Amino acid sequence: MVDVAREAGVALRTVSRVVNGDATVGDELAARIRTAIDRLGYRPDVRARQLRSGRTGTIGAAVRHIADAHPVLRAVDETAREAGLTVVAMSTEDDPEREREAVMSMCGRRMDGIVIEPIADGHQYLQPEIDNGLAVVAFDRPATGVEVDTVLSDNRGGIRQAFAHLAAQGHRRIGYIGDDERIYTGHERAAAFRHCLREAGLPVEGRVHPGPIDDRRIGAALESLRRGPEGVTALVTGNFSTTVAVIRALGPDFGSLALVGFDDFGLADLLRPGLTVVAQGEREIGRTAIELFRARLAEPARPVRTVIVTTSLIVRGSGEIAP
Amino acid sequence: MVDVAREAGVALRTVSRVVNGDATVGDELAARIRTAIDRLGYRPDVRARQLRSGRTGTIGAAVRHIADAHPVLRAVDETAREAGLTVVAMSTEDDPEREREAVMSMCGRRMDGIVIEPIADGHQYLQPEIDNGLAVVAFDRPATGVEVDTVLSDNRGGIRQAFAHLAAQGHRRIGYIGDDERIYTGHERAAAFRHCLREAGLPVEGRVHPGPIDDRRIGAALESLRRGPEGVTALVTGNFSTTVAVIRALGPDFGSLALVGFDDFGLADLLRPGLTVVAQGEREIGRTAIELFRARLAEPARPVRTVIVTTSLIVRGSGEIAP
DNA sequence: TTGAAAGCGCTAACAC
DNA sequence: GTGTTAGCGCTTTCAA
Repeated sequence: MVDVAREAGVALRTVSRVVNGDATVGDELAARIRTAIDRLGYRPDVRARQLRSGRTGTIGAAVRHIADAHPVLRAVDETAREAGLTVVAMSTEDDPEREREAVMSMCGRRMDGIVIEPIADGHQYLQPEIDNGLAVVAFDRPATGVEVDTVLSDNRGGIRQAFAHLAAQGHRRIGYIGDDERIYTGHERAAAFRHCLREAGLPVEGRVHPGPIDDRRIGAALESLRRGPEGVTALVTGNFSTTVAVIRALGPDFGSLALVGFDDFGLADLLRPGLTVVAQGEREIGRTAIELFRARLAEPARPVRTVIVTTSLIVRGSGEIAP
Repeated sequence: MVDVAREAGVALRTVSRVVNGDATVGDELAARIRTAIDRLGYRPDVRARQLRSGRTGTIGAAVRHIADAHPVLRAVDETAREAGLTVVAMSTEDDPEREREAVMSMCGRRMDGIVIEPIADGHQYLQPEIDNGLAVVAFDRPATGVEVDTVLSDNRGGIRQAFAHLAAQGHRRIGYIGDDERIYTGHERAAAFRHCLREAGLPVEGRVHPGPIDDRRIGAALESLRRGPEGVTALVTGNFSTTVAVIRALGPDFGSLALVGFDDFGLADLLRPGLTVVAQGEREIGRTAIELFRARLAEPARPVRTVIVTTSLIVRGSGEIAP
């Protein structure tokens, strides 16, 4: 920048004005400065600018995998962009330590705030940063140990939709396989399913199989659900990975029992039969996250809010197989 | 940092030493400083540090969509991480303007370099940055108008594999539907397919359908390929999106002609029949990109290299249907 | 082993 | 309209 100023024969501040589009610079000077900028290949240093001016206009997104399909992240990115914010994403790989690293790295870059898909069990470490003015929005799962704005899916409602859909077709022996109950969504969904069974006056025993996402574990759960004369005629799977593992385990039997999966995905309609799913409102979740974020930035002291986004049932065939 | 120094009753430089793990600080002082850091919730400002010290240890990745599944990005992230580099990803949305914005933003952050999946037609704008010491590695498609290290798939070899596989089973009427030829990979693959036809002494006319990824366009191409007594018995699709569009257009006819798709994907084995594909070596591409990157950083003047990564055929059923 | 001063590239605040 | 000065938070250089 000094070089540009010298080249154009003006003061530093004037170059700064031109770079920032300040109108109060004479046309002739401005042109001369722009020429100098081009000739020298000058590029303003964002870091120095931020250092001096305070705000960064940047929001960090700490998500499971930046390299996986992530509709919420997509909506976050788009919405933030429309609001003139830059989104920088980092992976947590579902590892509490990496989550912390990512968040700390974002704090070190003095981002205006972060949007986080929490993993770790205690997020107390966020408290000092929040006190320091960091805006934090959690989505998909709540953060623990701190109070932050949160966007969640209606997990219980979604399970209810799936169950009611199958029950309405006359299924009475319905099973559930899903994620580990130590994970928030895994717990919510398994608990909601148990609740549905009880409410319908059906036995719970042996019908609900939460646990780690592992082909062997899921194969065994499926086996146990289908075995014997009381074997299930319908199945609800608790998330995308479980759904895929179950379809794989079913092999040619896919289509012989009714199946509704939690989470929609791009190729669900190409399966035979097409997969009936409970879809989360991912775009809405992302949009809401950015809304809460901006509201917090505008008014740091406002009370913390939690928004629940509804799910919807998408009928494609696999859930409409008779008992 | 000033506050920490005051709190601990030492000079600024001493705090800096502790923060950076410099051993030349007395144990007692170091402990006192660490206490002060914790009490004040002090977090070093990465930007200020970089501003003063030069190197950033950060690499920018400009890819199509950060929110889509992207195996190359995943490999880039992992490999860079192992090398102690931080990866920050931004979306280009396949839009030349956004590509430029992303790259400029990365330059403004003074990243050590960028890994880019080029879209724009002219990348001349990168030249001044490269002259300035920016390390650039292109992957998937070559950059135009500048000489940079590049990692590409063996597009022609991949098409050859698909064609040979189908021909070996006795198919003689084989068609191709793929991406627009204005896109590098679209051109390479369509050209390679034409070459295969000619080499086998088969007619080219009407058998090769490159064009935009659009359900109507692809449906029409498929229709025209299958029509009449000379309708094709086998098909090669030029990339993931085309493959999906073709399977959708085929509907219940999927499985009635042989199909080999370019690009593997997670659920290819769940289709009926399973989808036979030409898989790109995406992990290898990502790893190689970071290798080239580090080599360039270490020796800025080294000659530019282009690495071609081979593809492999994965047999799952759809490509093994008799003529 | 520790400290003081200078300065990375930029903008805010105030002169002129 | 334009220039001057100070300082963002840190590390580097050099002196003690």
